[in-house]
Amino acid sequence: MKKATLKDVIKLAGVSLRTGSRVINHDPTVRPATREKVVDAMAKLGYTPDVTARTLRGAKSFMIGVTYDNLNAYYIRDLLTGVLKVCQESGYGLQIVPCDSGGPDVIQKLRQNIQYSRLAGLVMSPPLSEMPEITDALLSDGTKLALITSGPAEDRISSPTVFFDDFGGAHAITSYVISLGHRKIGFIWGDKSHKTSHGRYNGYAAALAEHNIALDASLILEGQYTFECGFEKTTRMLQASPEVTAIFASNDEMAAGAIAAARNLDLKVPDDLSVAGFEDSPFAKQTWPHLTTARLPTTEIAEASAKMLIQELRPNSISKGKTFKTKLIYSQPIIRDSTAKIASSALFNHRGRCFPYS
Amino acid sequence: MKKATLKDVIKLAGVSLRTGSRVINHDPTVRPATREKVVDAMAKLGYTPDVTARTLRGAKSFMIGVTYDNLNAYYIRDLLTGVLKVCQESGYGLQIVPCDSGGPDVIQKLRQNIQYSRLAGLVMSPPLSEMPEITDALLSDGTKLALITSGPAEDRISSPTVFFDDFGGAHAITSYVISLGHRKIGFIWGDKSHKTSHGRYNGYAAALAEHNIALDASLILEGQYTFECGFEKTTRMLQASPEVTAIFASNDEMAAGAIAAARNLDLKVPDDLSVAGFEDSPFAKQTWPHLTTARLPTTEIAEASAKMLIQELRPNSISKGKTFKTKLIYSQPIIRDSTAKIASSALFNHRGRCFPYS
DNA sequence: ATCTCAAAAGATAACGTTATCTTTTTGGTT
DNA sequence: AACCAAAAAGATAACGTTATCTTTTGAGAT
Repeated sequence: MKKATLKDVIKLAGVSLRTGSRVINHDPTVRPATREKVVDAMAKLGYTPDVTARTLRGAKSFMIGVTYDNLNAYYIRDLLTGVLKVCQESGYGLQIVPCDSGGPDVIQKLRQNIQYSRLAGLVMSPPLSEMPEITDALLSDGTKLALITSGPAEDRISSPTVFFDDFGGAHAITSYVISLGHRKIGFIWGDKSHKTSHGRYNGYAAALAEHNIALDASLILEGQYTFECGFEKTTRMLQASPEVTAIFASNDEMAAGAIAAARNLDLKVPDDLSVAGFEDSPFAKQTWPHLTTARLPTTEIAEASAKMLIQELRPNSISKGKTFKTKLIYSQPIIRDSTAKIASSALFNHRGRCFPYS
Repeated sequence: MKKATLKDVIKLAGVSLRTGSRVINHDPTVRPATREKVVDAMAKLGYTPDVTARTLRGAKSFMIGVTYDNLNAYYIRDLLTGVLKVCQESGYGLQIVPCDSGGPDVIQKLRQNIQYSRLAGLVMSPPLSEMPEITDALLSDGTKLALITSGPAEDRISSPTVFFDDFGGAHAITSYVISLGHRKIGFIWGDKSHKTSHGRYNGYAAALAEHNIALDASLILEGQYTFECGFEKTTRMLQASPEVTAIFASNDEMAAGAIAAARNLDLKVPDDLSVAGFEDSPFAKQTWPHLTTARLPTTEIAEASAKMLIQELRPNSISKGKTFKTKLIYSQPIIRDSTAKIASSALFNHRGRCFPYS
């Protein structure tokens, strides 16, 4: 059985091709009686409009893309889940646009992929969304973008954007750790090339400043968003600066590494060392004890972003005004068991490297 | 600047539309001199063929889909990475086809999505690839499939398939644990509705049988492929059957949970309890100690599968013979530090629940 | 030179929709 | 009943390719 086309439908319904098209596109100028005839015929024939033909002839396209260049598996999963959900609801297809943000010809390749598949728009997540040379190039081609990026909002908004609140989350978590009595709080940076990392660091630094705790360069280490890095940097910090009583790692995966490192040095979490992470990814519940962290609702962020993109694609969206929607998604602190009140002993004497054995 | 079309190219090159098309499609009947003229013109105009038009008119399509219905983030990431790589190499687009294998109208929804986007084919992973009612329905629509599924190969092969060797991997790991002197080896099932889980169980059971170790129902618990489940079932098993000296969990995530559970009961891994996982996912290196496991190269499997699919899509592929390619991907044991020789004490007296405190 | 036939290239319709423009219908006024 | 504007529906071309069929070209044989 060959696939039914609109021609088959209109023949059965006894209307013109144009009217059939109007029904597909929910044109309000079709009278209810006429619409019903067409809808019935469609149902009878099991008709599904052909997106290829619609795209070729029409000005619109029915497919959007997502790019990511991020190895965090949970992030990818949640990003896709959120975008996919919105796509399903609104009848768009979702294509994955491969991208290696560091590779040669990134822009050229992205362009080609978009043009080739006639993507209507693209949801871009960090770090791609934070590279103006890339976003500007795509925008100048007429590609609509929805960006996901670390806040706060900037002056120049080129596209609808979802900001997430690294600063606020890090500030809240750090403040909480301070409220537990900790003063020597280590910080492990994520990738410095990600904007995200700076927001988290700034939140940490701001909270310390508000409590008149001086920044201590020896308690601040650079790193990457990986378990191994969390493990390694924590080990180094505990050895070099045994006075630390708490560590704030830039994401949960690193925090999991930090817990493993502490245990490896026979320190108990949270009794001897409090550890906090960021993201509330599944990692947070796969450590023992579970992580105190700041929740970053990736799926929700992805959904909001995809919704904005599809909104922007509507022909009646007024993109003349050049003011784009933005949304700020807050990061909520989640208190679990990896943080605790500072041990009274730590208030008076510094724990030495061999403390647990003494 | 408007996008260049084939018409612009042929005007510049001074050839006919049809010849331009021949060049795009690598038709060998074009003379080198002619081809060069066209290729030059394409380069000069920055021409990219329009996949929408090619698909609409042509018999072929240039987009394939992947479905997954699996919450394992690492699996999704690696699956997409592998498929995407092959797509890039062969000029195909990759669309994500949402699917809820348990939901109502799965088949109907899949069909619609495929038809709507004119997907040339679909890479299906478990558990979808193991549901004949779904694969048969899609095949009967003429959709080409490439399946990824747990081996061994079955009699009825409906599509090109990549089998992965759950049985062999589980057998190898169990044999290794036995070789370390363990006899009381617990097994925690993954989702019984996944074929995968049965392969792993059978490998475990076969290895025990070969060494004349009787199956002990109290050491075999049903479960799910999650950290929480691994934690919970291990806790239960250690409490109910303190004589176990090793646990084989059906995947790494569960094994990570098992290690956490052991630690929670103050048992040392691997001294007091050996733990093995399956998959060699990043989890395996995020536990302390790192996991002994059986490697399942998901990216490689995905690549092989996507290659088969694209091969199958070639018009000259002889699908008349109805014999489809299959490939078996072996699972290699990876020995790390979560397993060790059985403690000599365990050989003579059973460890009691309170052993570590005694 | 001429012929022949395969190889190379061209002309044109078609894929299934939507955009543009035109015509018909509807229903409210005189 | 005639008129008119607005609403509804229709006719036809077009989107950018590939498929089918036809024509031209050219290399080797006569």
